[in-house]
Amino acid sequence: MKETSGRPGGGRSAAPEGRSAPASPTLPAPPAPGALTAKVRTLAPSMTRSMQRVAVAVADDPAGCAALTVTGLAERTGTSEATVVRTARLLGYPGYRDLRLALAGLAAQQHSGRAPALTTDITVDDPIADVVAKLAHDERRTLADTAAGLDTAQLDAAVTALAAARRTDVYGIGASGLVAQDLTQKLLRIGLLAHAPGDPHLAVTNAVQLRPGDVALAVTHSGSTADVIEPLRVAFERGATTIAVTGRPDSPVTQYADHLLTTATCRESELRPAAMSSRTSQLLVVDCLFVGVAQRTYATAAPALAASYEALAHRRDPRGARPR
Amino acid sequence: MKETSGRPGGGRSAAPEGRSAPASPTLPAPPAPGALTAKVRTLAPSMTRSMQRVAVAVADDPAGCAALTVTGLAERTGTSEATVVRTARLLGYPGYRDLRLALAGLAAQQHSGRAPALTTDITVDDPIADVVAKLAHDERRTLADTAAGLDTAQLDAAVTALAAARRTDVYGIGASGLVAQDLTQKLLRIGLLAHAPGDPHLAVTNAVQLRPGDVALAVTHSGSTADVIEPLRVAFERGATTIAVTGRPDSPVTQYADHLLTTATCRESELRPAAMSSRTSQLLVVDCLFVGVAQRTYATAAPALAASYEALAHRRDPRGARPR
DNA sequence: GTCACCCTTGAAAGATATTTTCGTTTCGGT
DNA sequence: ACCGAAACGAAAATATCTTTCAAGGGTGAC
Repeated sequence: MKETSGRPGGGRSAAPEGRSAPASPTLPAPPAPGALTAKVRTLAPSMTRSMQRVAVAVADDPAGCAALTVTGLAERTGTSEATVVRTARLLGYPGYRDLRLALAGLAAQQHSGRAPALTTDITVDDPIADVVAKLAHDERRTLADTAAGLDTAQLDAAVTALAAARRTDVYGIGASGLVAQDLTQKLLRIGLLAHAPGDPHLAVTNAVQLRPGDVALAVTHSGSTADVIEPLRVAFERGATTIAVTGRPDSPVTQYADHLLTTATCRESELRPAAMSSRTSQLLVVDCLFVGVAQRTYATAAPALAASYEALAHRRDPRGARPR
Repeated sequence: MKETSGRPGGGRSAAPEGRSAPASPTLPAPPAPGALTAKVRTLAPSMTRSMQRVAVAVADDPAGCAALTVTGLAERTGTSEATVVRTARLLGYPGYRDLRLALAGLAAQQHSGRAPALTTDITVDDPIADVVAKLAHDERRTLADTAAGLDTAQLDAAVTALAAARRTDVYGIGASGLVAQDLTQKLLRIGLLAHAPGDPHLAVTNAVQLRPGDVALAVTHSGSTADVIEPLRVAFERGATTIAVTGRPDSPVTQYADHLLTTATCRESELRPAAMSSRTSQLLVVDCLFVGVAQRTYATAAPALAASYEALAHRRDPRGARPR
C-alpha cells in the first residue's frame, strides 16, 4: 500500500500512485496531533484489554513510544503487532506508522511547552542546559528591547554623520572596547577611515586631532566611564560630530553627545555581569550603524566588501570543508 | 527489530600522529528536535548538490516531508533514496526514519508557535527602521538556533576542561578575534589565566608552551582559517585539551578539537556579512562557557567578580549617573 | 590539453518494519 | 457443557528503509 493513502477499511480505494492524498477528502477524520491524549481517554472504554494497554502506554509516554517500532511497542505492552496496529486504527490513523508520527509531534510539543523557569536568574547549580536556555532567552529579549527602544531619527543622523566623515574615532574600554573594535573593523572593511584606540591616553591624543566633519563615537554601558568620556569631550570641543552608545541616557557621557543611541539591558546578577547583555545590545546598535552606512555608501561599500572577502580567501584552507 | 542500526560513526580520518584522533567529540550528537532547521543551515554549505536539495526541501516544509516515504521524498527532490538517507545521516540521524520522526516533531512545534514574516533580506533602500527590525529579528533567530543546536555534553566537557586548566589560550582572527578577547577578558575576571594572542605567530609560539591540563580554544566561523587552525594543532599535539567553536562542524579545525561547539548562522548577504550573525552565536557560546566555568569555580569566581567590579569603580565619573 | 583519480549519484539488491491473513483461544449465554 | 462471536497473536505478505555497487562527472596534476 502506498503508505499514506491507506484508509482503515480494506476497501482499497486505489489512491493512485503519487502521494497526492490532500488531507484525504474529508472522509474519515484527519488524525489529530495534540488531541491524541483526549482521544485515548474517550475511546479507551470501548477498547479491548490489550488495546487499552497499548493506548495507555502511548498516552503516558509519547516520546518513548515514538522511538519504538511496532514490534517494540507490542513487546512493551505485552501484546502483538496486530493489536498495536488495530489500536492505531481505532485512534484514527491509517496505520501504526502515522500514529508514530503523531506521537513524535506530541512529544515535541510537550517538550517545547515545558519552558523551565526561563525567567529565573541563573544559579550556581543550574544544569548547563538551563544555562544555555536562560542566556539565549535573555539575550533575545535584550535584542528585542533594544530594537524597540532605538530612536531611528538619532540612528539616521548618526549614520549620515558616519557616512560623510573624513575619519572616525571609536572609544570603548573593556567589554565595550571590543564593540568599538568591532565597529572599526566593519567600517574599515567598507573603505572608511576608522580607528579604535585601545589606550585611554592615546584616545585623547587622537581626539585632539579631530575637527568638524569628523566623527567620534563612544561606547559605554554605564555612560560614566571616565576613560571614554574624556576623549569624547575633547572631540566634542574640537567640533567633531559625537555619538554616544550607552545604556544610561541620563549619564554624563550624553553631555558631549550630538547623537544618542540607547541600548537596553537585561537584569544582571552575580553570574551574569552587566557586560554580557549590554554587549549584545551594543553590538546590535553597531550593526545597525554599519548596515546604514553601507547603504549610504553602497557604491563604494559593495566592491570594498567583496574585495576584503577575496583578500581573505587565501588565508583559508584551500579545500574548505574537510574531504571526509 | 533493531530499528536504529547504530552503525559505527563514519570513519573519522585519523588525525596526524602525535595523538590519536579526538574521541569523536563524545560520541556523535544526539539528534535534535527543533534544532533541525539550524542544522540544515549549518551543514548545507558542505553538502553536495543533491543533498542540499533534500535538506532544503526538508527545512522548507517539515510537515509535508514528514508525510513522505523515502521514495516519495526522493521523487519530490528529484534524487534517489540513497541520497535521502545520506542526507538524514549527515544531519545526525541514524536513518531516514528518525529524520522523519524529527520532522513530524518540528512540524508540530511550528504549528503551535506561529512566527510572523520578517524574512526578507536587507536591501539598499530599506528605511533604517526596517534595518533595525530585520537585524534584530535575524540575530534573535540566530540565538535561538544556536541554543537549540548546542551539544550540552560537549559544552559540559569544555567547561570542565576550562575550569581545571592551568592556563587557557584563545585563538581567533578578525571578527572572531574579538570573541576570543571577550572570553579572555571574562576568564581573567574570575581569576583564571587566559590569553588571546592577536598575532598568528605569537599564537603558535604560545601554543608550543601548552601541555596536558592546559586548554586551547579556537574560534573560527569557517573552521578553515589557517591562522587559527595552526596554533590549535600545535596545542593539540602538545597534549593540551582543545576546543573548537565553529559554524562548520565538518571543517578542518575539528581535526584537532577534543570538544566541538557548533554555532548556528543566519543567511548572509551583501549587506550583512557572515561575520555578523556568526559573531552573535559565537558570543552566546562564549557566554555559556563563561557562566559554566563561573559555576564550577564559584568559590573563587564570586569574590573575583566582585573585586574586579570594585576595582573599576574609581574609573567612573565620581558622580555616577546623573540624577534622573 | 589530456589523464587519472575521487567524489557524487542512482539503480537495484538486501534488511527491516509494517500490515494483513488466518487459525487458536477466550468468554458469555443458554 | 456447547455454540457463537469476538479477541488475540503467529506468521505470511507487503511496503519501506538501508546498503552496495558501478557508472557518470568534475578537478587537479602533469
